[in-house]
Amino acid sequence: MSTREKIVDAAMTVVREQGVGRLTLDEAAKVANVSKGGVLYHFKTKDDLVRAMVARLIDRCEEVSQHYYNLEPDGPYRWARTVVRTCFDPNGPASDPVGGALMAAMAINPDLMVPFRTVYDRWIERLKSDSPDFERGAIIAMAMDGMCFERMLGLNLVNEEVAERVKLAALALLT
Amino acid sequence: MSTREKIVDAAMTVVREQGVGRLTLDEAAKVANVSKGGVLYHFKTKDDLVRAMVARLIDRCEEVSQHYYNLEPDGPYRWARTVVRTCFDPNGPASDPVGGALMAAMAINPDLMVPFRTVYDRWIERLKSDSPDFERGAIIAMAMDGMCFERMLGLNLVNEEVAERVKLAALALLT
Amino acid sequence: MSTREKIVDAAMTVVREQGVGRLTLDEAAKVANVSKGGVLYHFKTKDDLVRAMVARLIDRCEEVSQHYYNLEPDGPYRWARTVVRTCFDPNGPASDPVGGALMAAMAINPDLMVPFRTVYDRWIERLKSDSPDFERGAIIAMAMDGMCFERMLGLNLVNEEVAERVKLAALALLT
Amino acid sequence: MSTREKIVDAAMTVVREQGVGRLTLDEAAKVANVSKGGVLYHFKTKDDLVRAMVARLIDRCEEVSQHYYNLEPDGPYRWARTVVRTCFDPNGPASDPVGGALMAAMAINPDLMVPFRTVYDRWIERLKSDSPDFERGAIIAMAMDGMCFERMLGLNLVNEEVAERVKLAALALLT
DNA sequence: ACCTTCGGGACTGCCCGTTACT
DNA sequence: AGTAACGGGCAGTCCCGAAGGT
Repeated sequence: MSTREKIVDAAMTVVREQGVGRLTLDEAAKVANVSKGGVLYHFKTKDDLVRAMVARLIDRCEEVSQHYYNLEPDGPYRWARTVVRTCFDPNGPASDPVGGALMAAMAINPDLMVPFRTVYDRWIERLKSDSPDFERGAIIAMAMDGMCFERMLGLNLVNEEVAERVKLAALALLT
Repeated sequence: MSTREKIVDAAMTVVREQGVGRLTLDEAAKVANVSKGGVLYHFKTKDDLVRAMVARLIDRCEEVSQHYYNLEPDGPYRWARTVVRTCFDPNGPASDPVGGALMAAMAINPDLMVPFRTVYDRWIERLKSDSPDFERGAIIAMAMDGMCFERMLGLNLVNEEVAERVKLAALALLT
Repeated sequence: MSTREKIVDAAMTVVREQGVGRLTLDEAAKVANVSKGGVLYHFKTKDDLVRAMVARLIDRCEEVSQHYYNLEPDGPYRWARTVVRTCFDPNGPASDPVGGALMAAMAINPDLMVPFRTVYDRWIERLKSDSPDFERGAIIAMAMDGMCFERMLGLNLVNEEVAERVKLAALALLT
Repeated sequence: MSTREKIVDAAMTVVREQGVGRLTLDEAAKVANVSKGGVLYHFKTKDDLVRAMVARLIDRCEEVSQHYYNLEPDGPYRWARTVVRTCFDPNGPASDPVGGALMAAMAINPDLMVPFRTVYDRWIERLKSDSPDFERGAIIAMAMDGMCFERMLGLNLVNEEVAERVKLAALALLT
């Protein structure tokens, strides 16, 4: 794996295990087993590194949701149903605390949110494209987002057992 | 107003106008028109200050949601409907970017989330108490949370005009 | 007991239990169960407080050594012998870590050593007054001082069992 | 000379000329003609710097006492006599006020004493190895220590003229 | 006699990014 | 492509002492 990738991985790990506050160039370098100079060679600035992390997160989201979209039968609310499936995938990015950590990182420097906003708009467009009742689709999508955020913050509205029921209830609203 | 309150206010303002990254003791002191020594007298540490901010946010939430609960006619999903009303109140805490900023602050030091988790559990209990179909109530509540978080992050799933329609759609699901 | 005394006591305790670095007006106040304002009323400045601590230490030394001097039979090296007895008194000030802590405090602000230097000169005079061979007396006295300092620093040249033998050897040199 | 050494030198100078209380990272950096960032690169914390100073002091002691040991004729009390010679060397570490300052620094953070205790134990072993009467050797060694400490604290039991006589008296007790 | 509040200054430690070198 | 050393800035904390009340 390229050094560049190794560094992004390391940064992810740091955030996951120690929190955003501990994400420093030195720490990322140490975990990646590279000198700080090495990090600075690949990422001119810390923001650059965070940008790369955001980009990777986005890619991962696209990838997984594309996967579920393909599995999902065609018909109304296909994208909304995809969102539900994606959010409940235990291996998906929605379950990765890195997401929340990145949100925090971005909250610190709001500019880093820009690329995320772009893909977010794309998701909305998709929702609109196949939702007979957009408000209905939007509510479900927002509920999924809310669930993700809550997971990131350690808040658990639903435990594992009722999660399945919530998933079914959400899908039931999309038929 | 007491100096202590003035300082918390100032901290809120700083976060609102400059972002979490700019929340520093010096800055809060400057805005509150108090010396840093004064701040440190009231809050031994920065975490103390953030804790106070969280506490105030919680109080505000309780207050507003209590207000809407009283206005809401009795019947099924009364608490869920209250959540919807509260989230759409343009003057409520849900519309205050301070909320999102605090989320970020807490993401940095996860311990500060503890008091919030407590009240969150209480909200869940309330939801359970009057929701004939808990999954339904939970989905709506999570959707409201998701909307709040998105607002905090500058993501707007719905603009002002459709917001009203979403609100009605949400309430329609709670009858 | 007077508040003033309580404060000095508290300061002593703080130094004993937490080290010189932890001796602050606030801490002393807390331990003495008095507000800082109370402390500042009795001691205009922190140096004042330290001065009082030094004064008390000196008083204690004088008291104990006077006690042993009275017990000690008259004859050559009576004062030197008194020094030995005093240093080996397990309850004497020489065994109190406060002594070493004060040394450190004084090393920080050398001016606070002045009163101590005065009494130190008096002790030398006493030694001179009844030592047939002053060098002999001085060596023994310095050895006792060295032992005290070492105890303060946690260095133990001699453990308890040989301490007695050292004491006897020292006294044997003073006959 | 390496920057690292320059910094330790500077710290020594600061302590010697301004006292422990004035030893700050900034001051050491200034005297060493290095930025604070540079200092922090070599010494993660202030304790680290002090540790380095202690280590250097110990090295110096070993060096000088080894020197005198080689000059000292073989026979009983050879190590005790070495201690006496070392303590009276006007250029030796025993005459360097840095010693007292370091003691103070260590009194503030007792952990920094640990390496010193180790070498201290070694000195005791040496004393034991060639002292026909250990108590005698110990008393002389403690007297030398006491003299050093007193010099550090600005207490002068003996002025220059009698110092020589004390030295001879000490050596006379070691034959 | 004693307390609460606050001002102001100083120090530690952290962390980003530059430079010179390889 | 990668490193070690270093610069500079600043946030967080601590702590002394002043001011004015009770």
